[in-house]
Amino acid sequence: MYATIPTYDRSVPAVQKLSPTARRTRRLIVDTAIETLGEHRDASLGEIAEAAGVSRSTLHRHFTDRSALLAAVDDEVRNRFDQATERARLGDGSALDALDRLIQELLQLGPVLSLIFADQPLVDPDRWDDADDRDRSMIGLVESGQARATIDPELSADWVQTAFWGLLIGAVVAIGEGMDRRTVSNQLSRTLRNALTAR
Amino acid sequence: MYATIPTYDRSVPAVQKLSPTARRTRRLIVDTAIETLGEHRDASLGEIAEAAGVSRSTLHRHFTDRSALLAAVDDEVRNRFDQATERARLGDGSALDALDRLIQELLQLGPVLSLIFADQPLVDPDRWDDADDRDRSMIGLVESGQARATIDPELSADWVQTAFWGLLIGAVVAIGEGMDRRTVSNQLSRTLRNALTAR
DNA sequence: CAATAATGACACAAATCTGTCCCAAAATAG
DNA sequence: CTATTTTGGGACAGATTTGTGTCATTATTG
Repeated sequence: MYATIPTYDRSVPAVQKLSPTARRTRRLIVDTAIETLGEHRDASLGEIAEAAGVSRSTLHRHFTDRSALLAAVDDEVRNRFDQATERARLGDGSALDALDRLIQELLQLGPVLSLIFADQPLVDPDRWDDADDRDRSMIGLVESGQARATIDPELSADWVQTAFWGLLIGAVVAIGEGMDRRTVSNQLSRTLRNALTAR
Repeated sequence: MYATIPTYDRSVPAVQKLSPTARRTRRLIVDTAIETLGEHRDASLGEIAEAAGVSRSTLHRHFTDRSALLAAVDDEVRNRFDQATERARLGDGSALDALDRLIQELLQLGPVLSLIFADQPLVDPDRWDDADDRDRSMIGLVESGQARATIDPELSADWVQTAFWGLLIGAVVAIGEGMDRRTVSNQLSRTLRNALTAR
């Protein structure tokens, strides 16, 4: 006996208790929302539903509110982002290599990036509850690189983060505009290394 | 005898024929629109009018359409952008120095930048009629730098443009978030030079 | 197959944003 | 000061989006 979705009900049950079908639909909607909102962040719920090949009723059944959908999107983005970060194993090897791996992993996140790495992000890692930890670990990474004289000591850790993120957003847009992903990835890698290397 | 604004009239007269008062108001609205839209691009006309300290009626009198306002914004942005580019004297000295000067000039454009250098720009230089010239001259600049071995020849001219623009957007956001403009300017300068220098 | 769950197709009201219009008050210019 | 120009404050209709609800149809599953 699953928790039932179809009746109109303001209290949506926890994902774990949903039937496989319901979970599948839910997932479909969130994924589509990520794509659609990535293209233009003011997409209406109708557009998202249509893009997902689902009626607006169904969308509203799974997400009572626009904000509920956005929260789910935030969650999903956060998961993917965290997994990518983990795969990059920031603790291994030199700081530059670590940053390089991080870029590679992030670049593969596709539409998710447009939501995070935008000038006015729809999903802002800075507002996640562990934002401070995240910041600190990034800054620590940069500082350790500087201590070992692999990263230019003239650059502030804050700025390195900014530059990292700026180059990434550029890369994302370039790919979105049709540049070859592999090429972009290589050039980005090289540019980042050039930009940050101490000499 | 000036061309009169107040009566509702779909054909707005040329700016040159407006009374000083009308011209002043018009300018105020456009400037405020640039600021407001820079903060969030989906600001309503009501918000813009309010931010300008002007009634919505007045705004509509000067700009029949939202699109008319946007067109005026586009125009103004383009002017400021072109003037900044001109001040940078891209023809003088080494390509790297030229790019550096360009960055300095652009950084001073403030809110205008948020409109141009966004992931989904409200005002897109690529859609201006001389976009091709602009592109070519930028690419030419980079290529000449590469020919003289001051710019890393491994980087494609397209990518250099992307990186330039990515770093700039990062800098703009950083400033918007409260980082000191001068500091950002310096770090950006250094980063760009590091990123592009041939070695 | 039969029961339960999920969806699609509509309908509806509330909210917001736009564009249009009018008129009285305020500002400006001659 | 007087005539002209410009503005503010409404009112109004149309469009769009959103949240809510119902009901018949289709899927799923035991």
